[in-house]
Amino acid sequence: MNLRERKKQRTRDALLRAALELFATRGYEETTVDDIAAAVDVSQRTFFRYFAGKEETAFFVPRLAEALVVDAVRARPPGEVPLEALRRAVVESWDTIHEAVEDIVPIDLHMRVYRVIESTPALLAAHLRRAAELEEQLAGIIAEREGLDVDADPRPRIVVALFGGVIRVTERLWSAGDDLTMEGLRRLTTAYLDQVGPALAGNWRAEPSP
Amino acid sequence: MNLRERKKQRTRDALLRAALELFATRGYEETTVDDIAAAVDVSQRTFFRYFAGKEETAFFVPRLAEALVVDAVRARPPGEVPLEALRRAVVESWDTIHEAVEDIVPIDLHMRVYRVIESTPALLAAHLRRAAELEEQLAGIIAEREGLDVDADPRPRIVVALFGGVIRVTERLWSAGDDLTMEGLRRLTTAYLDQVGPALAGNWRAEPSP
DNA sequence: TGTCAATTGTCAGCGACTGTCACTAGCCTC
DNA sequence: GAGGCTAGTGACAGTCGCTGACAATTGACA
Repeated sequence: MNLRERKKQRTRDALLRAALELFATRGYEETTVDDIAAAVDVSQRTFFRYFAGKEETAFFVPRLAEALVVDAVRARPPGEVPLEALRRAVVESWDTIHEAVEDIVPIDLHMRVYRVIESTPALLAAHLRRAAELEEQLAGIIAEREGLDVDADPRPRIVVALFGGVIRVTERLWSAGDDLTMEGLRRLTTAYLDQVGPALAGNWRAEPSP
Repeated sequence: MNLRERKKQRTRDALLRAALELFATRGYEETTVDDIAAAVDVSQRTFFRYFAGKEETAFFVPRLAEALVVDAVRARPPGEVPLEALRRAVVESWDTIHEAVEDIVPIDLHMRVYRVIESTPALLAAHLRRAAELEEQLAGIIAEREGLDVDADPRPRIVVALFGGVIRVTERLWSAGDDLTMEGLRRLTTAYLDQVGPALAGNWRAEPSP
């Protein structure tokens, strides 16, 4: 790797860290691109040569996580029923994600940024759009697994929408609570996924949930 | 109603129409606030006195529709199972929505704008965030119906997330297709909702869907 | 070492907003 | 019906995100 390349990598990293650190401490809207550039001592123009926009820095880590989830779903054995494949893929990929994130940014910083994402309207909106794109991708993968045409059969998109909905609910509750550990997220998510059946099937009043 | 009040109402309406018309023909990003203000012959500053932002004009009609859906869910007889209540509320409120929209903006214009919303990344993101807020509200209503605590019992949020997910899928498919009628949306949505059970239950390969 | 190409800074400009302030037009009272 | 009062408006200046253009710099490679 060149000196030039290394230098680029360093500024990129520095910009990303500075941005996330500022978002986490001061807030997203309260941080200007000039602030980020100044923290790394480059011009504002240079920031925009590395990142398409302020938003892109906030979603750098989530983007990585999404890619890992997609891989994990692809790697699931074809014997599993779709919902099961999705569930195992996500729950099991969290460990991988944890490690991969640490290589880029302290996991603690990432979690503080994640809270900012969930509580900043502009970022939350962007997050949900990304999630929608991810769901579309997953629906395609599920359809392929089952040998179906996504556009002809509604079921792949339905399962993924259901699954994605539950994941988003648990992500939100998790980020709003105090237990910001991976273990806490895993517990919450599996508990919610276990309730999918009961939520659809039964008479709630007759059978209260734990 | 005052002359003053009437005048205000007229500028508000004119701004809204001008904005939607421009969005539908030229596109959202291609329309500047100056364009909208110029079309009504007021200053840009005045536009911002009527609307919090360009985005707000695009979501004026959807906001109305959401309010009607909430009302419709509240009005459902308590005997219905949650998913059934949601389904009937939404499907039946479309007629009400149709009328209410016509009072403000030609329904045809609204539909063209809706297409723009679904195909403009910034607007789609905002739309999804609004949908998330609506889901949170509906979860509260459902929980109340069933006499549950939303934060203690996962099921209200799960059903609503599932339902919302299916609705969003069908909205997207509908807006991307050619049949932009209410009837088309109703058919598509009911067909998809009918597939929720099969999507979760069965072995897809053994029982292909229609 | 000198040339070439990649990286960067500077500057100018657009579009969405916001605050400020003077001005105008409708309202209300005498 | 003239006057003052105030809500509504326009004009102006400024912030912030972002982009294009051009010149200056810095590493790469012969």
